[in-house]
Amino acid sequence: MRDALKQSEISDLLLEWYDRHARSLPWRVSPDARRAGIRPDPYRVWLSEIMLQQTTVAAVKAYFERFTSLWPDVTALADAEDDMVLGEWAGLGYYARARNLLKCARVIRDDHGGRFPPSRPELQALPGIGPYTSAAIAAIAFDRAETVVDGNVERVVSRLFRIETPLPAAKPELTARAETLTPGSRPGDYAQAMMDLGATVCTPRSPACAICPIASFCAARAAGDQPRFPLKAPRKAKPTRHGHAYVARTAAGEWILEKRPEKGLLGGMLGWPGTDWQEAHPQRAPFSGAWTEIGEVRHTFTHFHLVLTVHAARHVEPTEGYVLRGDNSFRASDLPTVMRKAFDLAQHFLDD
DNA sequence: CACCCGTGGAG
DNA sequence: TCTCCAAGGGT
Repeated sequence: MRDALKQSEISDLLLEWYDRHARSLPWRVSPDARRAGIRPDPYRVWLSEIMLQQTTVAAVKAYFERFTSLWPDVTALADAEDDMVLGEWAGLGYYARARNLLKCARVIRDDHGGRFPPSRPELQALPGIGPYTSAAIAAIAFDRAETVVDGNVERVVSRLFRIETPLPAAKPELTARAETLTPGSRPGDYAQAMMDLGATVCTPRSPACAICPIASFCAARAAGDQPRFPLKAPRKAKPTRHGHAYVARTAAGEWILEKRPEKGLLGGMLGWPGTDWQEAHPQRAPFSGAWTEIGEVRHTFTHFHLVLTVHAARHVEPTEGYVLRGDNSFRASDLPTVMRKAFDLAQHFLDD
């Protein structure tokens, strides 16, 4: 009885705080509008949630505006060409998200009549939608009483209950604790309130406990060691890999690119021909040309550092299997960032 | 469960 | 320069 009272008190305080401090975001319906009966478009909720996976709000905004402008609804996106969507996703990272985005849109179009299902199990059966995203869409778009557990919620809950177990082992416990807090009313706003609190108040380094609406309930705050949470397992060191990339144009002025394999790093994206990226790095051009070594590009991926030696040449005739693009169809913005860096370096040389 | 999968900003 | 990490999911 005491616990139930405490839980509803916490969710009430969070909702009151959210009513006053909710961030205004392109995919969000304000708490005022939400209580007036307006629900966000499930398509926009879904798209934003996919983009926001391990990605900052600041980075997502422009991509979200661009995508919703090009493809206003899920059917339009489902009908789009793969290369177009991947090109627009370029620079945002985690490219499997873009491939799964298209798969999901087409399942919605073909098997669900163009509408997102409202239940969490049905949502989680869709490509690219896991435990977090299914709960987020169900709660935010359909006001289902589902509990979202993202990095923000993990941090807030681990501090609130002062959970000593390190992540990722603590995930089940954190989820169970979070579920006890989810209210039956306004679960969508509550989910967003938890995440806003984690993003703006209960931050990783210097949490602003002085302005936190639930500080009086926080066990870590009481103990004075709140920045210590959540505990995390030590991470592995990143090795450095090396490779060579070859940036060239044909005599007709077309850029010589290749489409990377669908699976794996930068899967399905355009890139410059080159060697594998491993510890050993033999310099071997994919086709003959008057290559000039331009310099190095450094780039860090999720689990390794890359040093890429960039070569350039003009008037090259490639062998079969490459993607040729003239200046009217080539956009550096279609390239993943490491490939765009190589282009920036080589362009300076090739323009001379 | 462990590993793979990007990027850019903050401190 | 370097570490951390941001609305995780797939395998």
